[in-house]
Amino acid sequence: MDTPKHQPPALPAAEMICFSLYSATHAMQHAYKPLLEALGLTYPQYLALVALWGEDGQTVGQLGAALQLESNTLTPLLKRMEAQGLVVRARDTRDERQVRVTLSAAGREMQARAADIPRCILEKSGLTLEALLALRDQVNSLRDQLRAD
Amino acid sequence: MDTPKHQPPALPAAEMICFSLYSATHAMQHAYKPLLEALGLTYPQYLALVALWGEDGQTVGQLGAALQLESNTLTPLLKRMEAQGLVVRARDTRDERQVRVTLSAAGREMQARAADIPRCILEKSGLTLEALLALRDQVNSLRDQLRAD
DNA sequence: TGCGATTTAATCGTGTGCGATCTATTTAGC
DNA sequence: GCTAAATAGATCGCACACGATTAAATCGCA
Repeated sequence: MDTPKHQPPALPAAEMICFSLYSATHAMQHAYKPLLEALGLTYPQYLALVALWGEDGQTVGQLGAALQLESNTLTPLLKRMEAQGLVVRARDTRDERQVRVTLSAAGREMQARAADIPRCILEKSGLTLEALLALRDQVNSLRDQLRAD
Repeated sequence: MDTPKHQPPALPAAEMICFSLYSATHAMQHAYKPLLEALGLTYPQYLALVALWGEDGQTVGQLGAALQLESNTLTPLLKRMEAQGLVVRARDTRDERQVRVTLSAAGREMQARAADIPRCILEKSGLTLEALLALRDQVNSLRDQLRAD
């Protein structure tokens, strides 16, 4: 299992950064999987919870801005989380176009149960917190540049 | 401070690197989208073609090792590419368990039509080739460490 | 005040990713 | 040789992502 037996052919230079991000994202999700499975969460659901722990009662649009996802992805995701009893979705009484997503008691309690995950991932990364934050800044900068278009 | 109308709340430090990769991957796919649409390709299909341009006639398993995907993802993806006339799938005569994926004439011609894409993406990234390669190495290193588990 | 433009979610269809399982083929041990 | 184990793809079910469209609510301006 630690013997690749096949050497993947080199990709053209400019493709490799895209493939690096692509495969690193998958590896990251793989690292989170066992930790999240114990909590019955998927990776995007966990990210949504992290956002809500930071600020509860966000609208679908605000969550979309935070997670960079559209309503066509968020609506079914949030419905599944509501079915699990993690959040409550309710139309804003002031502006009925908006749907506010609020943590339930179970959703708030999940924060304590997930408290060790960041440290776990930091350990698995084999990097210091400083190195990880520096890498994060570079990746964010690339992302923002790509978005600017 | 050109703050947009909503400031996404800060995520805990160790989560931010995972979210950085997650959103940068999406931004990267978004940057490729218009270029690939003109060729009638999706992003994973393009990655599969890049791998095959590097080495034609790989087995499904070899492609999976190169792209870090399992057969449950690759089989339908390759079937769609075969339906589009980009590749041919055929059982290996020596070992009928294996399926070899071979570029068609259209698949080979696509390489010339896609030749400008890497330069295009490099430009959109706003980085020098050297900076991009350095970032790639850091991301690859993190990915490999996470895989080591 | 009235009504078209805008904003916000929801819906629909297609294409990944992946865990779990299944089938066909090959290899290994006796 | 013959069967158990291993290997390689394929299949199934579920959960994202996202382009395109739709429906409801609000806003803006004559």
